[in-house]
Amino acid sequence: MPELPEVETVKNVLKKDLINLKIKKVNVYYKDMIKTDYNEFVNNLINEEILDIKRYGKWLVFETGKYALVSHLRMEGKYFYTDKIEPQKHEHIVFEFDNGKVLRYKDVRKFGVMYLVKKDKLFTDTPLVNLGLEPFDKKLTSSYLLDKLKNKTLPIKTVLLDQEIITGLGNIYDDEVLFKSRISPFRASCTITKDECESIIKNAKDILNEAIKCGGTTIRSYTSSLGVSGNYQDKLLVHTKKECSICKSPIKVAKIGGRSTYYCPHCQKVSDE
DNA sequence: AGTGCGACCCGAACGC
DNA sequence: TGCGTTCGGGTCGCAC
Repeated sequence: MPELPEVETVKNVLKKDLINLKIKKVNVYYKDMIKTDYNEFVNNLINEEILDIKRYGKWLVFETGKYALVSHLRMEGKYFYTDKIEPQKHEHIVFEFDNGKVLRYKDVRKFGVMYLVKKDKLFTDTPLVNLGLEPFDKKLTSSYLLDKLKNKTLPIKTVLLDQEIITGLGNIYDDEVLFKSRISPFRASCTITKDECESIIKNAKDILNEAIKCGGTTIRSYTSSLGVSGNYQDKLLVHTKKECSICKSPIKVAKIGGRSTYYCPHCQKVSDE
């Protein structure tokens, strides 16, 4: 499943291949994936050149002269840049270029979405409108985070998943960040202290940096699947684990906000004792 | 405004 | 063994 570090990697790899390519045809095999006007999506990109590719949170944005193509891979979305071939199973969108090659979007669960908007509408007419701060943004300070948390009764686990506050943390990294910060995922957000905000931010950066390193090692060549999982699974300390690596207590699993949440009840107490 | 939750998907994992 | 059920993952949109 592509997390922020993998989306970053996918973006960098796609940039090497796609910049300055002109789109000649857009084939859509699963219409519901397109969240803006379908006919515009299929027609407006023809003869547009890809000028840049950017990442905002977990979103990919392909910029052409006039348009911004916004793509979210959700859990299983992958891009393949290859010679033109028949679309394979689970491939829902294929972009054909003037060099005879194609960009194929594959998504087994059909959870991914795409939007096509005029470039100046990117931050007004797409889900990017309310995106919060990047984890590495200098503006992400303990004061900023504390201010966002102070009026919320939702569990800290849930609020860290809210992309309008920090963009890029998913369910897995959320658990890891709280474990390293020794904060219970059940804690009401308004009880989190400024020092704990500091800890959350530091650990989020550390964990994402490490994951970017791991994600970077998995890309073998541009012909292979882009966005394959890195080897960050090997580095997980709490998510999917059975035993706490620090105190050896059994790791517990709970549903918080509908999400599977792994935590150590000993290292991540709800309150001091 | 903040909160809660179903909808969107389907292969894998699970239960019987 | 085979069949039916549950689960998960991120985000949106709607109801309260």
